[in-house]
Order: sequence, then C-alpha cells, then structure tokens
Amino acid sequence: MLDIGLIRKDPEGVRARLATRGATATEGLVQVLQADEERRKLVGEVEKLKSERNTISKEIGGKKAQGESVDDLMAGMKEKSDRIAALDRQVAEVEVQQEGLLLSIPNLPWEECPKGTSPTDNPVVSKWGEPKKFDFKAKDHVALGEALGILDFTASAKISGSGFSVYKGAGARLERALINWMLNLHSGEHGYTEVSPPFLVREASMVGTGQLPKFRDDMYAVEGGELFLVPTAEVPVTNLHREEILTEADLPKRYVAYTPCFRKEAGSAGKETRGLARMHQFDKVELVCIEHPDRSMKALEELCGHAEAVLQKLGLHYRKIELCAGDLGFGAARCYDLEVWAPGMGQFLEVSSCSNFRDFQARRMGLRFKGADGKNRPCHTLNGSGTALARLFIALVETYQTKDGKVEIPETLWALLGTKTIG
RNA sequence: GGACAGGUGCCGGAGUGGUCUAUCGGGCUCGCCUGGAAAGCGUGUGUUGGGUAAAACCAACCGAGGGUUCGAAUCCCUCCCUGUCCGCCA
Repeated sequence: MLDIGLIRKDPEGVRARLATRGATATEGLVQVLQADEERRKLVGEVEKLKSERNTISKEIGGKKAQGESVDDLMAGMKEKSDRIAALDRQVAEVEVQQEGLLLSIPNLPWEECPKGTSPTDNPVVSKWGEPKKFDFKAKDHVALGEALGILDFTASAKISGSGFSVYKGAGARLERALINWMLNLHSGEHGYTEVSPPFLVREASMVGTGQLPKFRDDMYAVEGGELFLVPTAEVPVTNLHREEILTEADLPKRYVAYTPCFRKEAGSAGKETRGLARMHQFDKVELVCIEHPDRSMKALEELCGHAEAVLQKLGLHYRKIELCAGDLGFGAARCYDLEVWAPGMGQFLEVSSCSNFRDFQARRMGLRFKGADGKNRPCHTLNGSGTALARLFIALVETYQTKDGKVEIPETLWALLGTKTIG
C-alpha cells in the first residue's frame, strides 16, 4: 500500500513512477486523491461537532450532580448526535472506498529499476556454471521419472486431476531430502530462524502480503470459511509480526519456512505445463526478511545470495535476471529471478524470485519499528524462494541423468537421501 | 461441538451510566539525592487520524463490529480470541 501522504504531496511524481509499470498501473490514483480530500473534509466537520458534544455532555453531568436543571443544555443535543452519526457513516464509507483503492494500487518500482515492459526486457545479471553436455539424447524428467518409477502422473491425474503430482519411492525421498537439506542450510549457515507456519490463513493475512483483494481468482479458498490455502510461505511468515511495533534492535528478522504452495494458476493453461513445471500444489522453502529501510537493498543482495547458494551447492547451471519495471510483481519494488537450466526440457525454469517490497506490505499489515527518533515507521519486508521444489527436482534429475536412464545424485544429498544413485 | 469463566495501557490489576483527563501497584525514561549505587523524592511514559512550518490543540481507541443514550470501559446484540471442564480425535 502506498503512503497516502506521499500521493497527496507529490501526485505527479507518484504517477510517473507507477507509469513505468505500464499504463494501467496508475488506475485509481485520481479517485484515491478525491476520496482523501472528501474524507479529510468530513473528518474535520465531525470532529468539531464531537468536541462540542463532549463539552456539553460534561456540563450536563456536572449540573445533574448538583441537582440543577439541564433542560437548556439538552435542547438540540439529539439533533447534534444524529448529525454526528450521519457524518460518521459518511466518513466510514469514504474510508472504505479510499482503502479499497489504495489496496489495489501496485507498489512504486525502485528508482533505478531497469526500464521495460515485458520479460524480454529483463537484463541478465549473471550466469553460474555451464549447461550440462551429454553424449546421448537427454530425456526430460517426465520420461526419466516415469521410467524410474519415481513420478506417477497417471496416479496424480486420477486422484486430483491435472496440475498435481505423485512422487514415489526414491522420488518422494528426494523431495523430502531437498526440503530438509535447504532448511538445514538456511537455518544452520545463513542465520535464518526456522518456522513451521499454518498452511491455511485468514483473509487479513492475504491482504497484508498483497494477494488480496486483487488476486482472489488465483487463490484457493476453503468452502464456507474465510480461510485460504497459502500460495507461498511468504503469507504466514511475513504476517508473523503483523500489527506489531518492533525496536531497531529487533531488526533484521530472518525466517525460513517450508510449506506446500497452492495456486489455481488461472489463465496459464497450456504454458509451461509439461510434467512438474507448473503445479496447483508444489513444495517450497521460503526465505523472509524484515529489515530497517536503510538496509533493505543490501538485504536483498544477501537473501538472493542465500538462494543462489542452493543451486551452487547442487552444481546446477542457472542465470540471475533482474525484472524490469513493467514485469515486476504487484507488491515488489525490486526483484531478481533465479532460473535454473533444465537440460531435458531445454529451457530455464524460474526456481526463485527474490523481492524487496520496501514498506508496501508493512503498511498493509501495520508492521512498524520505533526509530531512534521515537517515531514509528513501517519496516521493509523481503522474501525469496530458497528454493521452489518441483522445478528444482526437474533440474536435478535432468542434469544428473546417465546414459542408461539413472540419476547420479550430488554428494551433498547422499546422507539425507540414503543413496548415491536412483535407478 | 457443548458448558462455564474471562479479554482494560509495557506488565499486574481496579473501575457496573456523567470532571474517566482510566484509580492503584510494578516496570521503564529523565532529573534530584549519592564518592558510586540502592532506597527515597520528583517527572514523564500508548496507538491511529485531523491539524501545524514545527508545536499547541482536537477526535477516536478499554478484544472486534453494531445498538440504546444528551453522554458508554460500564447496559443490549453479534462475532473473534484465551482459559477450564466435557465430548470427539491424530
């Protein structure tokens, strides 16, 4: 959520920065300013009346206590109260309107965000490793996995339909080993506190991180309740400190959490849907950081480095790209994507998205810290996948496949997996 | 799911219609005192919105939302949460 004070103070500056996201990003700006002006006018009016009412009510109390007549004071009080009630209703109405508009306006891109309007404008920041070369025709993970009996798409389709997966045997164990290994890495070596959060969250939490109200169609809602299945651990974990005022000494807060992620993926049918690449349910280990505004850009580099460490330790070729303003997610001010090379599919797959939201989410969830000057300011929040499973699984089995259809597992996972080779 | 008891400030804990400007105690801040500390004394101590150059000042907030009233922490309704017991259950 943008700061209404900033919009009021510099509407043209805000408009110009939002416009770098694309033409539709500035929708609602005019209306939100109108609502703000209307709201302040009404509030001024009603508070003056309330002040008068408070004064007279006290006088009535005092006179009654001394047995004096209060008839003259009572005259007109009912009308005043009715007028206040009517104005209060108007204020509430305008507030709801203003809040709704503010919640639907995306974040301001970082001042130095790459310009651009589509994914093709995203600059490649760096590459790590080399694409794996084979002296045979590399299979994709679907062919490999089904032949090895570690993936069963027939079963998952039967149980739940398309967009779901069944891992079996060494496949299931590999999934679990990867989750454990990543949690151990981030909590043990990168200084994150491990959290195991709820997988169902209330609407307010989804509003806090920005999924709602705008992206309701992408979320799974529990029938009859107001709970939603988490689309990412970012939601429950960032909301750990919702409506809190932290001290500067509390910052940074770093959390790592494993959760399954549930996404409807509405409108993405047919794109990248082969095998495990796009699921309605997938596992993910997520990194979350709550930081001081002065340090959040540095924290983004660190957090992204922690995600990169996963790919490096597994010896997987990947590239790091920075999203241009036009490709930035709704709440992000700056974002890096990590894309791992899947040699069987012959393409890069996004396994991590590391974003700095600055104060956008913090404003929505009332997450503040008390500064040295005693003033409360919104914290900055960041998160990044560290990393997403399914696609990591794809890259791993496709990269380490052998000519005879086996998979040779990197040494880092041997102990947790209990074997060096699958097949 | 059922019954009962609760939810007040940083913490404990009063307050059942009117100077509540939320008693009191503890904690913490700053100051005095002291060689230094403790004790003691004094002082201050929330959030949000409006307002202002900044203040002053004003309004709202006693779990949340409605209602009654000139006036609500207090009375009424709905909901949420916590505790205890019962039921159910991994």
